[in-house]
Amino acid sequence: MKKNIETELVGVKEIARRAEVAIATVDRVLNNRKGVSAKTKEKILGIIKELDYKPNIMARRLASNKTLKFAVLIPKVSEETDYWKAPLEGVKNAASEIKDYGIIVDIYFFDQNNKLTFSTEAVKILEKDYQGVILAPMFEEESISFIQKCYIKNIPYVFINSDIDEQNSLCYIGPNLYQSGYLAGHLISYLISEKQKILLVNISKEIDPHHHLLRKEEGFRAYFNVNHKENDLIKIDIKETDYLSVKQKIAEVLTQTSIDIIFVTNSRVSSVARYLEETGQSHIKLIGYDFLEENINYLKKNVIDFLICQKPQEQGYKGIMALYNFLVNSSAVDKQNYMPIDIITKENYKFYKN
Amino acid sequence: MKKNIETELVGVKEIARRAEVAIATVDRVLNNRKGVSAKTKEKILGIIKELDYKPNIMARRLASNKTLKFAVLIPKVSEETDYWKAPLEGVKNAASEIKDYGIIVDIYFFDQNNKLTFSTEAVKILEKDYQGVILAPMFEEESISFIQKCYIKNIPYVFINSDIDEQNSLCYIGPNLYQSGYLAGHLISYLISEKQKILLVNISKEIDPHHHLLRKEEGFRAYFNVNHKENDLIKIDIKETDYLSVKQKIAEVLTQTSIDIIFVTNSRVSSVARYLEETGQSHIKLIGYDFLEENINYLKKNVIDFLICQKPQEQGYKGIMALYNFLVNSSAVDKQNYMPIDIITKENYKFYKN
DNA sequence: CTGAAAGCGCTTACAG
DNA sequence: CTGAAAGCGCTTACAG
Repeated sequence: MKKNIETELVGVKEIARRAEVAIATVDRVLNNRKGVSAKTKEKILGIIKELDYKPNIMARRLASNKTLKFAVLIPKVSEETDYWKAPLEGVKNAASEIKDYGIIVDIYFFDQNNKLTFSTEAVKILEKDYQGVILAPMFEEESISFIQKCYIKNIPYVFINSDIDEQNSLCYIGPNLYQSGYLAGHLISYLISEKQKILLVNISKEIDPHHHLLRKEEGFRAYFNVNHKENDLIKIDIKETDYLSVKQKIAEVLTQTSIDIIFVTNSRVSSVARYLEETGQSHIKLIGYDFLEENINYLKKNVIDFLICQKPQEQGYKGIMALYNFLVNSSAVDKQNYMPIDIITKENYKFYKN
Repeated sequence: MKKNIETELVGVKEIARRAEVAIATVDRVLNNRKGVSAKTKEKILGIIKELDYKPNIMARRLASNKTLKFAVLIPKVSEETDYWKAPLEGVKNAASEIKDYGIIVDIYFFDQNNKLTFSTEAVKILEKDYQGVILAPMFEEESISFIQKCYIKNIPYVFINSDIDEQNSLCYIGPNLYQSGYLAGHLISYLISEKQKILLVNISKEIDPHHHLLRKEEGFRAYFNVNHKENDLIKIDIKETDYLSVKQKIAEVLTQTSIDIIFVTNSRVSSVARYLEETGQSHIKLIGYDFLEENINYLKKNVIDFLICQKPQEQGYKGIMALYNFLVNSSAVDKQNYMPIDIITKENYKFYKN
């Protein structure tokens, strides 16, 4: 029971003393609650400003003793790619960091090959009582339907990994997909000469007209338009994501046309790499996405030339933290938080932090 | 005065009740203080384990009400380069993040062109009462003298930006300098052909035999040895760091020998870039270090081809956090924390986070 | 070796 | 609209 000797230290007590009111009244002003006369409020506000008082966060949290619950809705790690391991990791790290501050994080998984599972999980979330939601809004229609319900219930939501504009989300944390595609275009322009042919490949079961992969494609195409590059560009969508289907589709194109470079718009580049390696065509240049073990292996073997990575773990981490800062610290949150566009090669992958 | 309804929630009170002792005794066991009989201690430990009790960090900090002071000793931003702005920024960010937890961070600056200033500041730090120190041990002899005194006083110290082995530091946070030079070697091998000539340049007033720049040089040379590259390598140390001196020294070499690529081992690459630009020799390839405005400008203009960056801001941030985690959370700290080796080009600098 | 009680700086019912 | 007091989950002297 050491007493606070530094009496000049400012707290609610000191403010109350100076304002000649009770501590509770100071607290009301501090937390912007009503039930304080304008006059008293003004007086207290003045003293707060004068003393440059900053509340003690720990004391506040300890006393308020309340618990916030966040729900996370992201794809489960699929058979074709374990990309989503990383955001999940980030979410877990953030969760354990703020656990002591009374935040509980529940994670819900959907199957990115099945829109229905998204909606099913969304319903589960709505049934419970969450104060905040983080989601990967992979399916536009289903996502909008979900977040509109959140909006009505006044629950803030954060988009990660891909964005939907104009949907009143608290913020977006993830790549600038268009720019990411644009950069891929630029990289590729280094690797090929004027007349060489490019094959662009989207591999995803669900590719509706709003699918986020298409934004990378737009950026990619834009690069060639803006810079007046005349390379032939062939594009295919592969909606069956198992290896055999990918193999078959790619083989089809490659037998018909001579392709010099392939750009795969997501982490499933390893399927294409596998095909190229198996058929001894690894002279065809290959660019794709994401720091996954399989991809790195093909990078090491020179089958994949570049991988573009966008800090998936950080996306999960920052998603939770954005909600936390907004809800608990009521601090301002950046509406857009774009990840860096990292270029991974055989040379620097060892030091990369995903 | 809401009461805790979830009585199953575990706290010291509950542990004390079960162990039939006072809360103070539980606290003694929890904090490993003496004055508890072996028998009681064992009993309490058993209950703690059984209940999987985790102390509430906020309550602990609030109650203990103590303040820790950290000292940071880093170079001041110099005229030749503002590299050190970034670590400073990181230190400040970390400091403001943990200010509420009773951590005070004082920053001391030395002149990296003057060893004496290092020692002077070190003395100032030792005179005060710090619980932890973060330093850039740029001058080996002076640094060792300083940290030995810290060691005696039982003050933990963290090295950032460059390391000194076997000095009982709490940890090192910064680049793997050798690997960083090695990577530069690899990059350069892409840019030149067999017989072309390389100029390696160290620009620093103080280059004693232990200077950290020399480790980059070692790594760089190692790349060429290991890979049996036979390129000629000329090396110069420039100890006068103003532009005119750099210009003169470089000019001297370039008039005598035909050089194809220049590798500058630190952020002062912009001086060389300026010279190359002014003399219309920007066809000579140039590689250097650090994401500084001046460097980026030369990158944009194709005078600099690559910049290697190693998250200087993060170094400062993590330095503080390492001390904090060790001292406050008594959590384990990684002995070595190597930064990624980022390759910055004209194409991706816009999205880089320093 | 052990315990009762005050205190850290806030918030929360409750009474007026 | 305002205040007195208990409480959040710990730690800290102090008394025994």
